[in-house]
Amino acid sequence: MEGGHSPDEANAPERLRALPSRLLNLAAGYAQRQVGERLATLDSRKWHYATLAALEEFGPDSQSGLSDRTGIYRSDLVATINELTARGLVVRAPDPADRRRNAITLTDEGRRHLKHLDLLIADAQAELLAPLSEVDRAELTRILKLIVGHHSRL
Amino acid sequence: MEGGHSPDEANAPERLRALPSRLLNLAAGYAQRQVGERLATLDSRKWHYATLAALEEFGPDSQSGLSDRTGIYRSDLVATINELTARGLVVRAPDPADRRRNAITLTDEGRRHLKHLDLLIADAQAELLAPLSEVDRAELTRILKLIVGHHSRL
DNA sequence: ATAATTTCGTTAGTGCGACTAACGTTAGAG
DNA sequence: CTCTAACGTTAGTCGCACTAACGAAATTAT
Repeated sequence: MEGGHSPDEANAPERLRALPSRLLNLAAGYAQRQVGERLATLDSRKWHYATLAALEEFGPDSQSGLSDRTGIYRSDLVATINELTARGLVVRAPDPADRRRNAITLTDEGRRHLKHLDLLIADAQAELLAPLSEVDRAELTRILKLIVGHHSRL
Repeated sequence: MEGGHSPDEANAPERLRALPSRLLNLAAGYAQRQVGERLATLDSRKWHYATLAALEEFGPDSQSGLSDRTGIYRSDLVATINELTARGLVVRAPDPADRRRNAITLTDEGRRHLKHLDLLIADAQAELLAPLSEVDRAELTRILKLIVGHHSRL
């Protein structure tokens, strides 16, 4: 599950070396690896984390609500919730107010698990950003937010 | 192939909103979309571009050499070269000096195609970075290079 | 009231990129 | 001459993004 076939940056073509889209993809890859590997130690994936985090912050929610907040597609959310319920981290129950909906609720066990995941995520960020100064970290976050903000609202 | 189920940043959980790994993944997603959509108009993908670019810059090369330079896995490179040869953009011939190797050579047609792709890639970068000032673009590139540099060696 | 439309959850499936395993062929080193 | 390593290839896994279609339930328009 490890390894890394990172391109030899020194020998990479000029045209590619400074290409923002490529740097972004590479950096995202490292980020995903850091996060993924750590979450895997607790048999979790980023969707689990996103879902649990959303539930703790906003309380019980429907699956479509969770989809909006987390960016997980409704169709993929099904499996995520299945996995979380199987482990007793959330409960899925039909919403009496609107019987089309499922009310997803965080359990105590889920809350506890989330705390563990928080630590792993923090570790991953630290490792990912290791070569950056505090200032650079803030700059990076600021600039990425500009990009994400621009492209997320249409 | 379009659409975008970008999470509603406003309603996203606190914990996720400023998470560098997540911002990186989102931004990389937008980048990939911009690049991918444009390349698709010429039935190309980023691997095609990377391969052609490497060949133009360094001249004929083996598949493993291309793998090193572009970051494409040897196993995936096979299909890429197949596609490029099918379109007459490169030629694959056994290397007489080392018969384990294939010498991949860029054709004139390939060189011409690469020029078109260059334009598309440039467009994609412009759109991706639209909300950023010149200074911010330079900052972003600089910081991403730090991250990539750090995680690619070792 | 009833018909038409919309929302929600679900199933199934596609496509792509990253990555591993295994294998035959060929080269190079001892 | 044998052992090992490199190359290209095939096949397959995994995670994530995304689409299509559908039944059940709710909302709306008539």
